[in-house]
Amino acid sequence: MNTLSEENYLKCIYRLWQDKGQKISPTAIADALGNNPASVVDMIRKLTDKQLISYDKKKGVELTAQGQKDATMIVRRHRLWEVFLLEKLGYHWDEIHDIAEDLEHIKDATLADRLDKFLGFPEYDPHGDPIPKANGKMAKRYSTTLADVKVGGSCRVVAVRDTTSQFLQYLQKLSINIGTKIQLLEKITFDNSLVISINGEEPKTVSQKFGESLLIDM
Amino acid sequence: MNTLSEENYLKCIYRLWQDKGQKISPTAIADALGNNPASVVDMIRKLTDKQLISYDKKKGVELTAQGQKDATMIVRRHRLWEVFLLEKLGYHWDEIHDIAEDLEHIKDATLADRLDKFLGFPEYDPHGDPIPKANGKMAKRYSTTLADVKVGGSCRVVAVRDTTSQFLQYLQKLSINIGTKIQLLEKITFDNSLVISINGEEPKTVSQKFGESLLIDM
DNA sequence: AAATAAAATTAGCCTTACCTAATTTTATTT
DNA sequence: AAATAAAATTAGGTAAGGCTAATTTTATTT
Repeated sequence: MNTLSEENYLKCIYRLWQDKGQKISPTAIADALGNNPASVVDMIRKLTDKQLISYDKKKGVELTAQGQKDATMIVRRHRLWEVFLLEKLGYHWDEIHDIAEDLEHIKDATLADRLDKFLGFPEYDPHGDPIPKANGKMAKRYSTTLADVKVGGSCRVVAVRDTTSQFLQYLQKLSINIGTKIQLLEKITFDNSLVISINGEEPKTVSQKFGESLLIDM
Repeated sequence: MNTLSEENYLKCIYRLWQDKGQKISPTAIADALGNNPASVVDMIRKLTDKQLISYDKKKGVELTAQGQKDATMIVRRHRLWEVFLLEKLGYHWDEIHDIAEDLEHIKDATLADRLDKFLGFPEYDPHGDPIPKANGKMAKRYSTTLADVKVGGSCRVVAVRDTTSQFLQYLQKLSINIGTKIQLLEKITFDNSLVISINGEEPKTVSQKFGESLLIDM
């Protein structure tokens, strides 16, 4: 079993690895965690001894198979708790991360699976990040937004990046849900506003901010 | 804000104080926590400095007003999480304590209150202990069970001490719920079985174990 | 290539929250 | 009251996980 600190390092390395696919250096980890590089070097030794990561000056830090498994389960717990906090306790989108940061470290053989079931096996967390399943697999991570679609192109809504009630109510009003098809008719160069057609209906104009908040599949 | 360890001491002192109303000595705390008395002395100094407890060789350890407040909120969180684990995640009665032991330390200004609301403001936890309200007040703690009732006496069910599905289903079958009136007609001296009348209906016989699992108000 | 800058590492320290062993204080017997 | 037992306390130590400062290694300029 890993300590709280070890888990935070694993999660951090996992995130850095996902974000860039780049070489992960001690300094990068130090920056990400707000820790001193000297502390990071200590922990790299510890996690290497535990066979959760491997470290090579040229390749940087990499998660081993076990490290990846452990990190994935931390992420699973984090994202499930985020769904819980938002959907069941009525927290706002920007309040849930820090609390989930604590909740994710609670270890019990069946807790994550029970929570998963209780929440109805959600595929994505409130930020649109996929939730790893019990077996470690997870849905595709969507990073393209409506703002990335080319004029004339069409796409399908897969997740939201903003889950404020303001935004969600706005979506409701526009009849946009997960799965809704949207066509980009025009992009106003002045302020990057988007003229879109929702499910083939008459054109509507939305802001750039709006476009960047809708994760889509082309 | 208190550390995890400080919280565990506060909770422990609170429990010892409630259990006996006796003088709480360093050794008593050491025994309860499974720690060395020397460690306890250290922590007593620390908590005294933080004005959460007072310590006097004659009177023993006592919680200050603030210490009581803090301890009560830890207990509140613990018991609310127990209800959640049992009612929402389907855990069994004897699995929830240890998990709640971790969950109780998660601090967020509104988490306990939101959880409380989500659970429907329960008065008692699955062990029949009252859950402190946000203002620190809590319902009466019932410690007498059906097995304590004298022959000829009657009582009202207020909580269950055993929340296994076996027991709960048995209660269902007997039409016993919170509030149900029970009259003790006879006590079989051989094995302490109880002959009872539920809501004035025809007599039924239940075991001593059964009687000890029903918390009642005379 | 040499000089300089940046990154990595080592050495040594700090705090928290434990511990053991030794000592002092307080209670309980005889 | 003296002897003994128990409880409380002190002194010093440990492991985890941070830190700073100094040093070494690696990269980047000039």
